[in-house]
Amino acid sequence: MEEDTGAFPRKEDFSRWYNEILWRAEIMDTRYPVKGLYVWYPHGFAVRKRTYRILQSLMDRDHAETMFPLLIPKTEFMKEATHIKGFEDEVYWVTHGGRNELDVPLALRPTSETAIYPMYSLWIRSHADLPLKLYQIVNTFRYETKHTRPLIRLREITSFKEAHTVHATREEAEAQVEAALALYQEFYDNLRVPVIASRRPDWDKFPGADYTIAVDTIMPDGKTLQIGTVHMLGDHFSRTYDITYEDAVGEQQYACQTCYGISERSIAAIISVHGDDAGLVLPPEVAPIQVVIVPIIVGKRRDEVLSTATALEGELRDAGFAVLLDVRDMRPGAKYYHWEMRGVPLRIEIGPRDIDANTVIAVTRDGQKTTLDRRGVVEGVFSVLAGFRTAIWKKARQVMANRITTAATLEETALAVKSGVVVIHWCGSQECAEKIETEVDASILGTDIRSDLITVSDGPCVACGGKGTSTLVARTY
RNA sequence: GGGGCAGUAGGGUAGCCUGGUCCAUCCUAGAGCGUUUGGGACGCUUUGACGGCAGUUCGAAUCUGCCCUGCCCCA
Repeated sequence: MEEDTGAFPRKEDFSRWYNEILWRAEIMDTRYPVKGLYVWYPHGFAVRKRTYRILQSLMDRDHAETMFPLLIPKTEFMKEATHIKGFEDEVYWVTHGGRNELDVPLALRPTSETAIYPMYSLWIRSHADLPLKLYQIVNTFRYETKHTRPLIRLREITSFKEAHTVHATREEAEAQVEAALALYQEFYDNLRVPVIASRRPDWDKFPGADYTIAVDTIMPDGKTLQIGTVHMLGDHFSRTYDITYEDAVGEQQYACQTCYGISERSIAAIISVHGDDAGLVLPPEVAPIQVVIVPIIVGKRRDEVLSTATALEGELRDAGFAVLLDVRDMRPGAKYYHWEMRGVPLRIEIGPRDIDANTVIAVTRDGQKTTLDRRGVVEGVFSVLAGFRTAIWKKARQVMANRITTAATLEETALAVKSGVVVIHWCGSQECAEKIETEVDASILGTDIRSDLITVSDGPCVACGGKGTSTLVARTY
């Protein structure tokens, strides 16, 4: 399980770096013998746990958590025509119970609309039942035929947080879409992962939605990763699944719905955005170990160093930090490399020289070295970690800003899209979109861009010269 | 969707073309003992693999077929 030495690919070689870091930093084991399914190592799962705890605490403000079944009867699944079209090629079917063929095949949920909405139909009777805002964190299954990738393109999504809301009016549902976007923005702010939100073009929206707004981040190879989606469902599903309520004057009305989701791609984003040539870099909020103490044991002062280090460990633990005292019989340098690979935000070194001076050495994962006074060590650690949070946030935003460019012609776009996201003007027609996508070898991400790194404007469409508006173009995962 | 390449101890490789000389070898890792410890320590002992199934053959890591898994290129 440990493979610390030997050549570690540079982050510029992103594909190899990504695969290697999952293994070396003990995030996921990709050797499970089924394509597209992977195993969380305990360390990776601990990162997931902390990340999702943040997500849950945001959701819990005004959503209730719930849990629906994994299996969906074919009869329910097939009700909404557009929705089925979007998913029919990637659904796993359970067709047998033991040796008997089932009368009604059961779908492994690719997403849960068709599991949840028949129940919503039973639950919602009156306007007093609305709004209804539920979410669940579950695994979902998609029979992916394209190249699968751990955390990014999976056949089993292990950590799908999906929210499903029901409202009396369209205005309320639209407000919920905005609230969901704000929630996702806050979530990624917490993870220090910069994102750009945009409205997906019609052909790329969620099957069965009126419109989809997605948040993307930019990966180290310049491709974008969609790490959150918010869908306005209108009344498509409420008409199909008969989700109606009695309004204030006694009339039956179809409800208006939204749904929105985040998956373990959020973990892929943390890893990819912050990681470096030495391995993982974790924001303190999600780091399973926030502080590692490495005792510098020198011959005859061994016991003295260990007892001081143990006292320090207790002090920091009492202050609420996730601390580990590394007493393994290894050279200190080997321990540094070990914990750097695993992304521990802060390392504290303590040896005879520090004991004599009544100090400790604190080194953040980005290499900032500070000498802390032994007596004020808790305050010192708080302050150093706060500085580290700010530093990785600034760095991540700078990296993203450097990968966003604007272009006025197809030629410029084709060139710029190789290194990141390009902001162009597009008239909105599908014909021009196809021309753009073919000629620049990238996809239209969306319009109605929301990002403090991008200024939107109107201008001539890069394809036809007609009236256009700011649009994102990028190579995507 | 189409095409190509690959799979050898926990990880990385050689061997394959030309079947036997290979209980394979090296780096790394795991276990044990001892000496060490301010940026990847050293010595000794030891553990451990030819992706799966079928076939060809006296004999298969090596040849053939299918399957599984991974990687790359094209649409």
